[in-house]
Amino acid sequence: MGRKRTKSGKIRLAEVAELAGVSPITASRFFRNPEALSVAKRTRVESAARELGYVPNLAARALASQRTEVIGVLIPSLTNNVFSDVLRGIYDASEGSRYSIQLSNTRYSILQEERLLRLFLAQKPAGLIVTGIDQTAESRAMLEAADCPIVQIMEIGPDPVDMMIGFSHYDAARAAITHLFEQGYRKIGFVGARMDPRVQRRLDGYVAAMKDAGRHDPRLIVTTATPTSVTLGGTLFADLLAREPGIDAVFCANDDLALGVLFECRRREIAVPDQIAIVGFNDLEFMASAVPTLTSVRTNRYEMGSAAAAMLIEAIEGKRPDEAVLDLGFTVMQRQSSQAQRIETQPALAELLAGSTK
Amino acid sequence: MGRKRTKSGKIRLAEVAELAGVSPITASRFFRNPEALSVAKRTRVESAARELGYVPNLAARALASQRTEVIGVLIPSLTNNVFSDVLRGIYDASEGSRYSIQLSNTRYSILQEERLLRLFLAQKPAGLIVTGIDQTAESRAMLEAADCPIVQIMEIGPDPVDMMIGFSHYDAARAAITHLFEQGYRKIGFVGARMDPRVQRRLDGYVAAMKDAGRHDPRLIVTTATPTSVTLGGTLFADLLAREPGIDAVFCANDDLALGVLFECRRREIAVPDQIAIVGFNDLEFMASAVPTLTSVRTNRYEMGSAAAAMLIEAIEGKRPDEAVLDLGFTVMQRQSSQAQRIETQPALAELLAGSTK
DNA sequence: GTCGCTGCTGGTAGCGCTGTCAACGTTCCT
DNA sequence: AGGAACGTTGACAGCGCTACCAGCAGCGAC
Repeated sequence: MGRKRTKSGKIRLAEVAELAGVSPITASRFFRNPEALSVAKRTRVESAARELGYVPNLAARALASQRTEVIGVLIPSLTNNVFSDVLRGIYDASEGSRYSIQLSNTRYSILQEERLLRLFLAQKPAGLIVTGIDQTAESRAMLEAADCPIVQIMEIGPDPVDMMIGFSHYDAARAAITHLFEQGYRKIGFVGARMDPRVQRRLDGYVAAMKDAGRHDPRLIVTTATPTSVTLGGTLFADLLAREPGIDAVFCANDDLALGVLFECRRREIAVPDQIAIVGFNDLEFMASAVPTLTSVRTNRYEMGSAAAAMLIEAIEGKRPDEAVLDLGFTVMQRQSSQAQRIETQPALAELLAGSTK
Repeated sequence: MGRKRTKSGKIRLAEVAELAGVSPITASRFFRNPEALSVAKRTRVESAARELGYVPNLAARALASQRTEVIGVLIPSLTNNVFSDVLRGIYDASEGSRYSIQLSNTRYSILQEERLLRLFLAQKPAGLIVTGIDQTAESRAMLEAADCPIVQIMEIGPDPVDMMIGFSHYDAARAAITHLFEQGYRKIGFVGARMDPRVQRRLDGYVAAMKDAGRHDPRLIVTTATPTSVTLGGTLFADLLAREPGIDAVFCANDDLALGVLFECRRREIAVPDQIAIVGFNDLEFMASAVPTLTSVRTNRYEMGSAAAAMLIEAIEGKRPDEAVLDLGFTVMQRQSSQAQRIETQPALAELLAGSTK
């Protein structure tokens, strides 16, 4: 006797097992570790499952096995282009795996992050991807106590909780400033918004490079806690100009700001790069298309996401990577907006410079 | 005797019930329907739960109750700014509710959508948000058979599966073209990429408006299946110009394309709007900041997401809305890039026109 | 006073799956 | 030949929660 079907009409593992002529537990093993079955049973279970259209009940699985097949992802913002690229990487890499993504938005608040972390951890995720290295002490403790693999993404730092994928925002900013110096610019302003920890480290890199060159001046720095936008780029640049009309270059903490600066230059009829050079950060798609094309620091956002998810899944399945910390680096994409000021810009040379990094 | 703690050291409902001096089932009721308890027990359970730091086990709940507290969301793209705004709305509106979001990316494929739908439905979601109205017949059947509320978002159409929130892309495109006609433009090109069903309907609206004016000419239309980008906007515009040098305006199926067209105009020293007007679609933030400021059709993306999630949650909890279909409309944001050609653009008037829609 | 109703509470019995362990047959080693 | 070791399989007992139904008290109606 015994019920043949669950109320909902769904096929259960028991039915599959019955059809295949094996015990339920053997059928179960087929789904979690097929290699453990003899080839004969394996094919029998497989065809039975296919025939019945069996779909496992994840809730029952999670309850019985005391763990879920959920990868929790904590990011600060859903709007920011930067994170949508990272997310795309994460989703792409997790697709086809047994794991599903559970996404939450910390809104750049480490307290919110702590709250969400507590929520996630309570459901025993298979793994966790968190943004950055600036967790609260409490969050840090929870992460360290968690019995699942964890990847910190977006930047790298000295003391990973577990694994880490990113790049040095500090070095990337330094490289951008060094590039500007090499091109002959000297009075380089900094424009930044939101000022989350990663932007802060870009600022630190900028300051270090300026100090090295003996050119550091706090008056060249304009920042705000306001969320970033193209319009804001124009506004902040206007502030900077009002304070220091003599600047010859601007390093923007992201590309939206850079685009805003470009528009503001156009509005004021300031020639780019002849009067002012512009460098952005992230290298969003439009940077190469703007007029003039805009120099930016390319970051490997999609790769960051996909590598993080791939690494995490490997670790969940017991294959931990040799290196826990992966530096994905960056590239300064030199374009027209930061071309050497003093060189006669013959078209040929200009093209050469613009294309030289690709 | 009996176990006091689960292996993992987690607090179970039974412990809470014991501390509160009630039966487990009463404690359970506190979490799903507090009004059913007497005030005395309610407070006792509440403080016991708080004291022990109880967190419900969602897997057990899902297994026992035969349903999950997951809202499935199917969108075509994670990269597109449009969807990140919608998503933000969805996440914001679901925050604080008991429901969590499960997001999947169909990559603009209705077959992929069908596959994901099957996956989602198998886990008995509490509700579902799907993009658009162009599902496969199979998907449509599954959606209609699903025993959970469903919201279709991004556009509205004649035959909702359940609920629907969006606007008419057709009408929005028509309105944009009408605006251009009103401003004196006549030979209006269309530039579109990706050509998903919603972009296709924008094209239909464009064609209808052009036909109404007796100005329709297929040679004015340039489209591609390629994913959209700023660079692509420039390329497609170049194609259009090569074919029809005499155009006096371009309607772009989205804002990225419009920005690309603007840059291409700048590259070719075509004056905007004096020689060519530009109108975009979606009204992303940068449109108001560009030089010249770019006219666009504002769509209420964030509201679409938040209203969808809010409506869905209401419906899940039994409070279905009076109207199953919600039209969130659109607004043509008139800016400099489509200012009347023939009017002497005195600064004062220009400002007036640019600001008049706000 | 009895009946039926409502409001609250508890007992029982699973939800569908997997961890654990034991048992079996086979192979390989000594 | 005997034993160990391995690979494969199944029985059993839950995982933590809730659906279902029964029971009980309190109340008003007749």
